[in-house]
Amino acid sequence: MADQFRRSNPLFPIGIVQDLTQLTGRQIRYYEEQGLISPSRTESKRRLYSFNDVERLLAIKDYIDQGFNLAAIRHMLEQEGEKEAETTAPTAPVNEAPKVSEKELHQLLKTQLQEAGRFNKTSLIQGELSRFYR
DNA sequence: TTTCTAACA
DNA sequence: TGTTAGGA
Repeated sequence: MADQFRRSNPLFPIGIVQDLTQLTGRQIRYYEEQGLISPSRTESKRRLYSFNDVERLLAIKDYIDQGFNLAAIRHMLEQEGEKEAETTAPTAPVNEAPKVSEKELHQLLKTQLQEAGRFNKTSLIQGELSRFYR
């Protein structure tokens, strides 16, 4: 339950997502227009993406490389979304949480997001990010 | 400085 | 998709 919350918690702005996914802001926004993703927004209308959103975008990028059009990809993604809301299917391999608490994760990301802005934007984050994917 | 929407070369 | 205008 805590894991799901962590992965769907809106944490990063589009700039970070661009680095994480290697997609342009234009593409990311366009995919949203086409209904492939639904990031949340801040009160000032800025998009905030979660780990799930990022993985989704990476999947989308993959499908596109394989030659699928956006409509087709949307349908495939819709199926994954069928088991909507908390319905973590009993067959779904729920990734077990790393050795960091919710609070630590948030703190870690917050710190990185800030420092990343002053150094090597990508390497830092991507390196740490690998700890959350297994 | 970063992100947003809308629109067009 | 890229890019830019114009604003928040």
